[in-house]
Amino acid sequence: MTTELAKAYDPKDVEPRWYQYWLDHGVFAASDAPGDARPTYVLPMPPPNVTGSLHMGHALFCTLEDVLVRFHRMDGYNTLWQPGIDHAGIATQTVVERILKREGKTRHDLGREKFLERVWDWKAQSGDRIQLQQRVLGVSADWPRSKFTMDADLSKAVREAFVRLYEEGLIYRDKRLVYWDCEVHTVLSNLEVDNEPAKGELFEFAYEVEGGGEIVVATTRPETMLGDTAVAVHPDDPRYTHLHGKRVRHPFLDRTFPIICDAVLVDPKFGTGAVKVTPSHDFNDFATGKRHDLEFINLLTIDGKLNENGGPFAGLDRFVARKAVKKALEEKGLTRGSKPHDLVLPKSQRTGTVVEPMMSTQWYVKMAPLAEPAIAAVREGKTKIIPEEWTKTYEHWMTNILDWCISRQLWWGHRVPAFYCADCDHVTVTREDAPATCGGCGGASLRQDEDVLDTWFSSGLWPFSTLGWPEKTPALERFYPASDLETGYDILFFWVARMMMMGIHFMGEPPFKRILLHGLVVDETGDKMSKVKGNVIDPLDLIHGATFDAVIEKALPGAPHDEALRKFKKAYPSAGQMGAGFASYGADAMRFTLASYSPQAKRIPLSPKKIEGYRNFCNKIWNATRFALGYIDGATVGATPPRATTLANRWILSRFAFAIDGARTGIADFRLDDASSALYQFFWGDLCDWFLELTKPTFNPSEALGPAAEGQKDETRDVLAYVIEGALRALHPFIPFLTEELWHRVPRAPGAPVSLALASYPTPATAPRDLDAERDMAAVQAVIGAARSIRSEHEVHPGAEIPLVLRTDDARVAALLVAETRAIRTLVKTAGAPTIEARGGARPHGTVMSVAAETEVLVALKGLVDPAKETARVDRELKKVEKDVAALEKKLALPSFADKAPPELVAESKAQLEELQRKRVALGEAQGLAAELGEAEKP
RNA sequence: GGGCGGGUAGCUCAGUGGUAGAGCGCUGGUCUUACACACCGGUGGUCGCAGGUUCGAAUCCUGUCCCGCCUACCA
Repeated sequence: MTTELAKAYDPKDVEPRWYQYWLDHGVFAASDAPGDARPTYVLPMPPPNVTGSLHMGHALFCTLEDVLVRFHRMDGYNTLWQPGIDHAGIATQTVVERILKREGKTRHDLGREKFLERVWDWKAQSGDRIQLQQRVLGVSADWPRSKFTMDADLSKAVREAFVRLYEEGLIYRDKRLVYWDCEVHTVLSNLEVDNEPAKGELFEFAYEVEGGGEIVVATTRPETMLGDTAVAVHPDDPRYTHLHGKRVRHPFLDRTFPIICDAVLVDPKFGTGAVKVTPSHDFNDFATGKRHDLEFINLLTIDGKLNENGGPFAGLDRFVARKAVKKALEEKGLTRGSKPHDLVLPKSQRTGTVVEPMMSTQWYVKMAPLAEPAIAAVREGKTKIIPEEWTKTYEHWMTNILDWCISRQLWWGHRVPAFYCADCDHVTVTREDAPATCGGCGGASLRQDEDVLDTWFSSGLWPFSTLGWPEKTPALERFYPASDLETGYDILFFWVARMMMMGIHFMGEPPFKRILLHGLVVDETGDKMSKVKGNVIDPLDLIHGATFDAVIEKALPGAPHDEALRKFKKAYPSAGQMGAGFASYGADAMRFTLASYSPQAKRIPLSPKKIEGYRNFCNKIWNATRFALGYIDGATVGATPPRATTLANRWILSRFAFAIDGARTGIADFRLDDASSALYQFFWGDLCDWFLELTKPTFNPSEALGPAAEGQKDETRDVLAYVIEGALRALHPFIPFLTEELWHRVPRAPGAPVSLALASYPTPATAPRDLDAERDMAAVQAVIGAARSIRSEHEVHPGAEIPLVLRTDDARVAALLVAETRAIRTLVKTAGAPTIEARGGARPHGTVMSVAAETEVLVALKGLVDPAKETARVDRELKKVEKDVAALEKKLALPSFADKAPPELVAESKAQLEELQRKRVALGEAQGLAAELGEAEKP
């Protein structure tokens, strides 16, 4: 590649180029070839819903996982990132039903078979959209292995799992109270129900007691009184002792029921102290009903209307019935008032509708026997949860786990493989599609269960069903268990815990070594992204760029422009400074941003400004490479560090070593924030701000260099080439597109692979740590900094050259400063070479002074100085030093410190104090100089 | 009601015993031939509050006040 690099980096020119290249070269493929002896790194990707399109949450997990995956691939692992799609039962069925509705049809008009055809059609059309979007992010998954949870092989796995669990007695059918979604007409597991606080009323009414009198009860759901089969009071409540054993009469229905005593249900201090009991529609009442052997009367139809047991109210919708019942009670003179009441409404996570507790026969998985080994696996460290704090939550949930209701009254999903016999009550559970005969009586009229399984049942098998289970495939052999599982903490129970249980049960060992959990992407102010709030950002808009007009059109469709814009900017204050919209920041910048958030944060407040900042970092990488390319042509880049003798060269290799260590440690600990920041600081802070500047006087000397310096030039060229190439490799997992682009332009080691994605990740052997060089360089930097500070404080024009005198009594420092004369001269911009001498000489008028690294830094400013400013500057420095001196003196004065603190620390503190004291003396002199300036000003 | 997490610079966040850090913002100066998506300076925090342990605490312990999240059957 010889084309010139543009002055500014534009991701649009670079990013689209590389994905196809990677696919063409099979870069992402894992290998299950028997001869492949590399260690494996396996990461099952959380399968996005088939209904989904890419959102910020996907962008986050794709980034984090891609970093892990690309790192391990480069680090020599046979890496499998297993992608796929989840069939998402309720969500998908709802989407397709909505399409049908527009055609004026329901799924029942079509029938089950035709409806399923429609779903498959829809899936074929838009089911892989999200996978195409993932490519924009650079996701390096092994696409040819992609699986869909409804694929034939995965369906086979589901059936196998069901049958085995059934045969082991771990799956059973039972009639009990469940959460019912009246909109989709299906049962939900307790995990799929969200409890939302709401304002309601506590409505009181009276039951007439047989034999005279009344008893007043309170309820938030008056319509359920139609299913009441008892009134409960506390056995010790004196107010009701006289009613024990009596019965009450139902005002609308021709039945009576008992007044019972129950200390569990009734809190005498709440309400009237008397509780109506509706065993079929309330979880507490259900238990009470079981305790007292009460009658169970189901009131509701599957779509939330009152059934025939509702008497005069039969046929009414539950909410209509509520009003009607209240009115009817009113008419009978039985209402006894109402008051506002805070309650908690159970709502369907999917449809948002209030779910109803209802009696129903469903399939369940017995959880306790499965949970126990899953708890043990974490407790024994076979599987580690990171961040560790989630371990407690996991244990707590797993030890209190309820049996899992797995049947759903949907059409889209894996059908329950159970068959009912017309001739006997045997249930045939089988791997066959259509068994011919009943396993009980041998009869031939069998009818399959209508229900399908909870989507999470199939996702629970994901780590092994995707590899071919129940067949013993080479892939299963090689890639189970996985190394890591990375996902949001919000599905720890839905998915992760279930994979743990299923994996251990069917495969005999936990499905992964580590569970890595990340937080939720929220808006810049910390609010959850939601369509209602209008604060949703499409990651693709940040990657490709978008005007705010386009952005809010998506965030709050149909809303008035100004209102939507106001809401959006409120959610993203930093966007207020960004003009008319987002620039095309590129996938690399977004990835780096997402990787820079600490994984233990539960919330990840997305800041557009931060993405802009990392776009700037990409530009920095681009331009640093552009600069380097001007000098490193023809440099030799080897597998081992080049010869480095100059301070700058030794130093940058050492800083590189430090950065690599930071990156590797961060990635290993799932602290991608630490890893990315180590690389960022190295590249920008060390490489660009110092090293590149230091190469300039070598590459472009202001005066002719001797032969020795010419040698340095070659050395510096090789070091620069080596560090740039290595840095691109180190950054690649985070910034894959840009680094790949640039890597093809810089000199590489002989035998380099076709893609940077296949190059080796820098190792500790890549560069030597050189603490002497770091110490010396820090001294030089401090001296340069002090001189620059003086320049800047006195508003010396950046182009002007200043005379610089450096005074030190430390022979080693003096030698160092002499050796680094050219660096100091260039970076401070001095007039001629700086003078380096011993302390104590005279100081000409107009000289200002600072102290750094045991060195007096003197600048003669020839009357350019503002005495007041100089006094202020010195005072400021002096104040700082005095504060530090005071703190140290105080500490050292304590006898207990010298006695009990580690001796190294005491010695170190003493040395520090001495240095600071010397500095204080020097600054005192500087103060004198500043004062002289003031006098000199006066005529 | 229970559990968990958090309160550190104007903002968003790192920092698990040894004299407080980053990015952004703010501010002064520069278009210095890699980069103004930049460079060189500067400002800015009694680490929620109160006790305790320790030679030493943002960091450990106790209490307390706020803020989140999860969980729960007060009718």
